[in-house]
Amino acid sequence: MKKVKLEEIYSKLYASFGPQHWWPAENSFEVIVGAILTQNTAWTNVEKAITNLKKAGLLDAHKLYQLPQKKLAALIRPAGFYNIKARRLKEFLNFFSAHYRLNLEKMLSVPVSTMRRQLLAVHGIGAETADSILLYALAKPSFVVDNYTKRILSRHKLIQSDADYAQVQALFMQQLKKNSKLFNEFHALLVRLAKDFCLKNKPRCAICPLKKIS
DNA sequence: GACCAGGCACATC
DNA sequence: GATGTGCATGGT
Repeated sequence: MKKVKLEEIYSKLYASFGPQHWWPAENSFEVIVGAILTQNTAWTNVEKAITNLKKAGLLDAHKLYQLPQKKLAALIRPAGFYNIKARRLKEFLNFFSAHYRLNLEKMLSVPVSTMRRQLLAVHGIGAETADSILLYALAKPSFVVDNYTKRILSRHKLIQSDADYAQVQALFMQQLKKNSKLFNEFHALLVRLAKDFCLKNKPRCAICPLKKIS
């Protein structure tokens, strides 16, 4: 059997769904906040928390840096795990202040490998959150792997079902051109596919765009 | 009323 | 090193 190329999958998904316009946010800082809030959480709940922050006029690095953690926790309550996430946001803001003076522009000039290492050193930021920040807030070509991605690739026999994050990411990074626009769209399309087909107990694979692959 | 959602850190074996 | 558990709200 001919080995399926990720590029082929991308083409099929893009042809079916078109551009996904990720990340849904007004600016890069909002992406970072959303990336932490969405950890194991439905996006609809994250939106409620983001709206609370916006209404309070606090969706701003300097203001959140000043805001007491308990008040932050109350505002992000709809996102769930609010005490944990308030702490994680604070941990990021402390790092952001100490290393970059709360200035996103300063992050852009840092090499992606260095930036990734720094983000992973922040308590509460793991591989997926780090890559989401790199790709969607800083436009760096670091592929985001989530559970949807793993499930889809596993189902199509492109990875072992127990493959870890680094293995799956390596597959994308090696096969594809390191292009942030491509990585951005591809990951968003995989999420779209998972939500529209793979998670529904419906006809699913019969009309799934990837039907012929595998 | 279960079960799940765009994870992560930590305990325990 | 693998496996299990806490964190918590809101939608289906």
